[in-house]
Amino acid sequence: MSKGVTKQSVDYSKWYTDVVLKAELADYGPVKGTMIIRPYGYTIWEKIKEAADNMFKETGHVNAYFPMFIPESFMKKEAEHVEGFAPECAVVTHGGGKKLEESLYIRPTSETIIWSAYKKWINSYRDLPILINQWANVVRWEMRTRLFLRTTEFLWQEGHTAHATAEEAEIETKKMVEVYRQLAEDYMAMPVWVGVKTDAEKFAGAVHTYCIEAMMGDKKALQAGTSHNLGQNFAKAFDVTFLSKDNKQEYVYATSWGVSTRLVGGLIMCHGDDKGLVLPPKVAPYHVVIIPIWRKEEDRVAIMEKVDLLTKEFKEKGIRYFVDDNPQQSPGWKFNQWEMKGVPLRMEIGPKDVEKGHTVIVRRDIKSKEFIPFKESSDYIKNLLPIIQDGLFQKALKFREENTHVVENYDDFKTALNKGGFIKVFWAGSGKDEEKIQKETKATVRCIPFEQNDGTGTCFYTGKPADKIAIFAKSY
RNA sequence: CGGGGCGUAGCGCAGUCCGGUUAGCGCACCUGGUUUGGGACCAGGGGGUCGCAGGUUCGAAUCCUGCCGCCCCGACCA
Repeated sequence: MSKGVTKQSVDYSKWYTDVVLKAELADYGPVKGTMIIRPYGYTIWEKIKEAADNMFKETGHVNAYFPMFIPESFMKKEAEHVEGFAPECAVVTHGGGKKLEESLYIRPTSETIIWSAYKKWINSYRDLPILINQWANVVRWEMRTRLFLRTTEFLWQEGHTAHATAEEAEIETKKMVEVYRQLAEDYMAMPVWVGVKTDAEKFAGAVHTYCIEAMMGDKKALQAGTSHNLGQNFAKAFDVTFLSKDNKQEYVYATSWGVSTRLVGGLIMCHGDDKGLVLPPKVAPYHVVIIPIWRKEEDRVAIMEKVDLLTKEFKEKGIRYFVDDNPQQSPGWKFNQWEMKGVPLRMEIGPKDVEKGHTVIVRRDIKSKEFIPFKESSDYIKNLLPIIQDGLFQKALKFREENTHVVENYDDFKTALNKGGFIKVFWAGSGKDEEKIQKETKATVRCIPFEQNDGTGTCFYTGKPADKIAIFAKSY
């Protein structure tokens, strides 16, 4: 097996796969398109999940769990829904050794089953709002899969809320896309554009789709999370009504929002480099890996004594650590291995360090090496983690800005697109214009950002007056 | 579903074009010893239905036919 990962510049896609496999984030499952999430990768997902879950709860949501089997009749109730999902569904036809009377769909998403429950639970405006989130696995028989980015089965959360008014649903939709922004930027150090999808790109059946869009290391865009204002469309489809204060039957207003294990893929491609993964401290399984180095047994004893003192402090200070004292591997091997796994900090302690009363602390992000007195080491690390976290965010932001091109006409647009990256333009085109642009250039409108500070101008494509800027890019 | 690539030890590969002793190599693994500050070394060792099925042949990893699987690139999607 080759030692490192393929260089990004040689083959970005190979680099990505190498990182996932060699950093032991995931492995291929036995069924095409499936993925085994290994402990190291799963821990990253758990960190992301934990942060998201806390924010959901802070914003008034509760978790619940709905079954993964959906009766075929449910799927057929809502024509548009079936059309969208039926072809990519896995269907269970047998159970207990017998053919089932009714086939069971494995959920590709849970709208049908959740809204069938909501129909039972909602009678009056007093039953609203319902603010439920579910952490679950879903299955979509995708044609083309990629580890974390698009797998046949994946883990996600899906929020499904029900409201009495359109205003309330809109507030909820915006609130949740803001939660996603925070998750991406504050925890994953991944800068995102927050905005609204064009009609061409929005979720089928949604009134609006809000999203967060991030730039990956190859300058392509990744849709990292979506929040849909479903208006009354879903309530009408599933016939969910409530009696309002003034005694009128009204359809419920709905929202749904989700992020998935795709975020782990985004994390890899946002920060990774030619040595492998680079993890922001907040989502890293370990903040620091301690590598003791010794020649003689007496050195080992003295070193491990120091290590024990340090790890005790780490525990008290909430620093996540791993002591790699495996005698089978050389320090050099471990250095490379942990760099590939993206641990933010490495601490070396050898005989020379014990003698001099310091530790060696090496940063993964900027490759700096510092000698820090023992007594200051844990505080030093504690203080350094937020600096690394912020540094990664700033670096990613700078990368995005450097690769965002502002253009005023279609020729410049095409030229800029060849360089890769995001393209910021005034936009007043139609869905058809968008389609034409996509056919010709493979670029799509990633979003119309909420943040609009550029006044008015002329649409780069149609030449019409425009009061909105849009972000175009090629995307995953 | 279209295009490309690949299936040989746990992993990565060579051998296949042009059939011929016992199917090799690197890493990993096991034993013993020396080692450990940027992917250690020496010695010994274990591990193979060559993707599956059929055919051609005295003889098939190698040639022929069929099938299966996986990866990558496109159209669809989180």
